[in-house]
Amino acid sequence: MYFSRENFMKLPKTYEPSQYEPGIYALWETSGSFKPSGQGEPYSIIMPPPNANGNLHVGHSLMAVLEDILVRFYRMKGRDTIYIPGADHAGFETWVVYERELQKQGKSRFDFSREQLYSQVWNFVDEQRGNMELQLRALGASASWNNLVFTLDEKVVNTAYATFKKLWDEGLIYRGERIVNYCTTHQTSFADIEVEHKNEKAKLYKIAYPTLDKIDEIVVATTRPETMLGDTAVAVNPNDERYKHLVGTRVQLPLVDREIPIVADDYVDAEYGTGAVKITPAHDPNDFEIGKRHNLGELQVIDFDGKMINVPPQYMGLTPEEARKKVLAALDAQELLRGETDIEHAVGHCYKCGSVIQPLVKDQWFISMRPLADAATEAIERGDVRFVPESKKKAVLQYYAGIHDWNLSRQIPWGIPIPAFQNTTDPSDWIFDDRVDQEQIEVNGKTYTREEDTFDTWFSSGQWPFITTDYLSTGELAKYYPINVMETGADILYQWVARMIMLGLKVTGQVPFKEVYLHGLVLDEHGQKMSKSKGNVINPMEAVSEFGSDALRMGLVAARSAGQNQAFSTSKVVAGRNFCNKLWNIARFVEDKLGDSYRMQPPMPESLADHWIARELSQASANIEQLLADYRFAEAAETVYHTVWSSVADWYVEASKKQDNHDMLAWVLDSVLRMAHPFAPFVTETIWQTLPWYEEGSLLIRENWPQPATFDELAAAEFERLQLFISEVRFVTSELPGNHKHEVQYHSDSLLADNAELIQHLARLKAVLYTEQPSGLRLAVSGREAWLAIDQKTLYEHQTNLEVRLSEAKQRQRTLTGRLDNESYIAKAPAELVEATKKEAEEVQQLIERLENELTVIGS
RNA sequence: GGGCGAUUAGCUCAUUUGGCUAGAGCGCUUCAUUGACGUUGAAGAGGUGAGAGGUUCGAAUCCUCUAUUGCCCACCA
Repeated sequence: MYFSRENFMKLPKTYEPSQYEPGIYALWETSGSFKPSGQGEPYSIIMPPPNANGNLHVGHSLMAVLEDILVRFYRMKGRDTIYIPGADHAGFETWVVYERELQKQGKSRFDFSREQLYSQVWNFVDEQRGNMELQLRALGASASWNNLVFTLDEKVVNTAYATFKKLWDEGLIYRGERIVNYCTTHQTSFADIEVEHKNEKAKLYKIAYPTLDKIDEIVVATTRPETMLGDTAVAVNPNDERYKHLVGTRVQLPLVDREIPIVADDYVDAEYGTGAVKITPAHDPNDFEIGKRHNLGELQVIDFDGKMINVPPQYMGLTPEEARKKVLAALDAQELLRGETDIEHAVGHCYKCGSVIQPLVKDQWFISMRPLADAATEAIERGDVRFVPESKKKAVLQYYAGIHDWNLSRQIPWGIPIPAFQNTTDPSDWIFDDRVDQEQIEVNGKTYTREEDTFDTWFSSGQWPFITTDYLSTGELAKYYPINVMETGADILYQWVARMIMLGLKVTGQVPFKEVYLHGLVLDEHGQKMSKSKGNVINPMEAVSEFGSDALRMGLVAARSAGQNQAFSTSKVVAGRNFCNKLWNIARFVEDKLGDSYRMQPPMPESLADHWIARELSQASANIEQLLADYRFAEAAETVYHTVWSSVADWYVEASKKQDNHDMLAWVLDSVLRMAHPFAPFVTETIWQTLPWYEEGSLLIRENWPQPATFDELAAAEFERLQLFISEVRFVTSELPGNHKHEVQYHSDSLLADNAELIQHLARLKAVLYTEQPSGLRLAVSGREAWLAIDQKTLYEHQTNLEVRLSEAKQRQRTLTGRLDNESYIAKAPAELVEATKKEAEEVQQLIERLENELTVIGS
């Protein structure tokens, strides 16, 4: 039996996580402990859905751990808590993987219908589904699995349709021919924020376009000479004196037999390049706009597969790169090149394959973002959403300020179909209809053909908070909307968080969450970004099996602050493992001491240590609560760590070996397990199962956060004085020559008299004795009536140590006196600070006197 | 081109309205040693807080500049 209540001491000295974790998780899950209690104020967190067919990476672990800490804590605080898990169909990501599979089979997407592809990918994902859910369980995520939502679940699809229709009806959806970001490798378009811009070196070529009479020429500058084949004009600034006479005339487009006009447009910067710009409306967003303004028409010369089309035969079917070389060579041959300049400019790349993004003209569905962004801006400025870290608030507002319309269309079968149909006889007539499984429908006697594109996955993900809580259908979980805190990665602030706020406001009239906590990336041990190609990826499941789930949790949370990319640290995971072992052994000690038949009684503090530990634990639990409210996870975990290790193990447990109080000991263990549970759920629950004072079936996960105990403040402070004294003895004896144990003699000191045995134990002394006339070294720092019994010779050898201490004290005294002599300080600093300085100055003065006195004794 | 962040102990990082002698984990030094724990205990060393200037009684913290570094945004051909 794992959870034997027989003598704990028979269990291994070392906590072995792998032996208990799966059983403990099963205990939680089968007991229904992850379900909301239905009582108390609702508290909800939604898990950002990990890829359904992938494995968890260490970033996911951080996410799950932070969320689970909050969920477990608020559950213990008595809130009606739910942690809703999710799984992502990961439209584009999964599609890329699947298309690779297809390629291996020598097939392509064009061999199948949308339905066929969809069901193939479904099966492909289904085979590998569940892995990540098991991994989340291994991390201890206390998620309500019954409420898991897959991003292609019916309710997600239906809500996406409904929202689309709502936006359509409000005139916020439009279909338009626009320049879109198109990856010719993946054959789909992207939203602006999905494009990765990289600064690249390039050449700016100057090309002469001759006037029709061949007498004059106009020189344009371009980085993409191949697109000249699709030029429909040359533009100049209307105020540019150099070209004024040419505006309205036509020039001969070299290489192709075509005349194009010279137009004037304010967009053109006369200072840049030659002041004349070739206009290719089909392949450049600015040119597209200029083309619209001047009715220039569009000539597409790069096809959606990335090959040249509509060009002279020698260029047909070439890639743009190949075409560029040929075009340049041809221009050179015709002596039309007028030089080249090295420049650096930003080039858009596909974030997945790195191909250069081609701006191409395509009919796509867009959302007008301005009204949505403005409403979101207003809500945020009103303070409806709190950002942690706060700097991200500014980032989101800036994003809203410069937002572009959102291209919703993706040419990927693995996604939610866009529910729109086009009149077969009137291409401008589009209607909304969700019968997307039919290629054609009849409405009012007219025939409509369906849109083949699917939604950008972020369109449905952006509605996640109200979908998962069934808010629109006022389901059972509707009370959990808005979500209390949206915890996610800072890297998807714009893609996800910003859009959830906009869509949440639009559809539900309120912000989808009250607080946002953003975590940074987990970098490798040396602060480098993890990537498969670098081979520096840390597998969280390996860490779990090597160190235990709790250890990974503690290690990930330590030394990490909101929004910062921070390195993974194995040494911190090791520290976490050691912490679990510490808890384990505290439990072994306490349970051994109390025996199997112990039944818990209300704790009554008796000794000074009892009062002190009661105060320590009360403070710690209050501190942790506040730190978690501020999302200061690392500090909260650190508080738990030090409370357990230092206060409980090093001081209280040690003290209890001489002054024991069974009820207090039981209460201390009990409290500390509760306190540590959100951070290290497995080991604390494992120990909980061995506690003899709870009935079989009691689960820590469902217990309350520890209540403060009553204690006497004066007694607690007395214990601190004792600690001070013990520390001094330890310090002084460590400086003395030889390794033998020493004896302390005290004179009139009731604190020492009452705790002699305890002091002897904690300071590793031979004896602590009352003496009429003590001799040896006065223990000057703690200022007690106590002496370390050492002979004259040892005392003499110790003299230099005392001198060092004296000089340190004098140094400190100078600092304090300097401060007090400063009139401005006295006048302007807060009174209590001045008071504290005075008090310390007095204490230092007394210490100096005692030390000087000691030195005089040695000298005599 | 614009914006944001980082720079603190050998390493990885904390330090929230400016105020105790700037902390933690790991590492390092010395010592201890067998019944809670060596995944241990005790003691200790180690920081001119990137650099310069300023504001202030007081600055790691606020301001200015510089350097190094990371990230995000960006349709000037």
